[in-house]
Amino acid sequence: MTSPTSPDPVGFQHHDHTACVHSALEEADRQCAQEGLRLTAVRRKVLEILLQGHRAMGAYEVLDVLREDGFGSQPPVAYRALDFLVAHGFAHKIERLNAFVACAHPGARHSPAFMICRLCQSVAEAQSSQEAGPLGDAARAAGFHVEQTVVEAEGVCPACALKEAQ
Amino acid sequence: MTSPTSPDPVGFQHHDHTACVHSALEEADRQCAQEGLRLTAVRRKVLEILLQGHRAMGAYEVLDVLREDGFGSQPPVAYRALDFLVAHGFAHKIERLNAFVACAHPGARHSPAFMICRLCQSVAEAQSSQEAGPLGDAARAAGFHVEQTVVEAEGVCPACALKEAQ
DNA sequence: TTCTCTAATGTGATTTTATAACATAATGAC
DNA sequence: GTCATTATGTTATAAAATCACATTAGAGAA
Repeated sequence: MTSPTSPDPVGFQHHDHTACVHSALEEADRQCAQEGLRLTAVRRKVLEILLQGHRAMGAYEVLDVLREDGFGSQPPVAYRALDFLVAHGFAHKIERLNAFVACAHPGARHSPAFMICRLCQSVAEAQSSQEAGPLGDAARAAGFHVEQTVVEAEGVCPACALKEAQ
Repeated sequence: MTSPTSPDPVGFQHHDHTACVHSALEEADRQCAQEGLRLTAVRRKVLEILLQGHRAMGAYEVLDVLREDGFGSQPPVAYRALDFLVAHGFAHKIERLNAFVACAHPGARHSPAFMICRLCQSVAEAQSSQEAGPLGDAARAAGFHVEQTVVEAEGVCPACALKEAQ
């Protein structure tokens, strides 16, 4: 379902997308069963939409697909499912874009960091940490107790840098 | 102008606020003169509002004050001034809060990092770096060219942690 | 099973945040 | 002063997110 012009997604390398969607959903099923969470039809569908899209998608964009698929068509339907997915680490919100992406490292308890290409809008997820780096240092120095972090870099991905150079 | 219940702002320590507003405005005047930028009446006023507020303020909150002071009362007036201030480093946008703060380290070319207290809403600005830390490592590894960073930590500031402990 | 409680969904309305489009005014260069 | 550019003011609208409340589905107890 990736359109010809859509950006290289989530990571900056290609991979077997159909399989990745499928296995990510199964992984989510497993994890929810284990933790006593309910991956309901809407929630699973939203996760599937994000995995399929394989890029940062706005809540209303997700909602459009939900509507087509016969689910509720009002904003709260999308937002509630997205909130669930974010709360349990199956998806992340990209604050800079007011958009959501499926998590690229599900299962692992992690603080994600994102690289957002301003030319092709692709988003890559990397591992961050709440303690490391300048922010961790500053927090320790200030006596600030960090609970969550937003770490997002905007710039140019390798593929677009190549195109620009030509 | 800080109300009794307002959070300890920008840094987590107190200081001479009136003087700090005044000198920050003068510093901005100086810097704009030097760089050939126009710190017009609205822009200067918005910077003053942010400095006075000494906390993250929404664009519409800023607009309310502008209106009271006889400036234009429609959203673009506030957003354009805020955009100018952000573009030239006199203020920053806190993506997590959809809000704006006056820069605590004007003049210095810097990548700010913020600590946001979820209890008192205070925001402290620290210095970050585009190259250091996990994000810099990830960007180098991926061949991603970083232009701007959003680094924000949400948690509990020292003052609120103390109150909680009691 | 059936009841009951709770969690999840559906829907309409509204709030909050942000931008588009275009007219008018101020400023700096000449 | 003229002109081009930049900034401001205003109307309208778009985009993102939440509130409030009715309804339904699930999990567990009797």
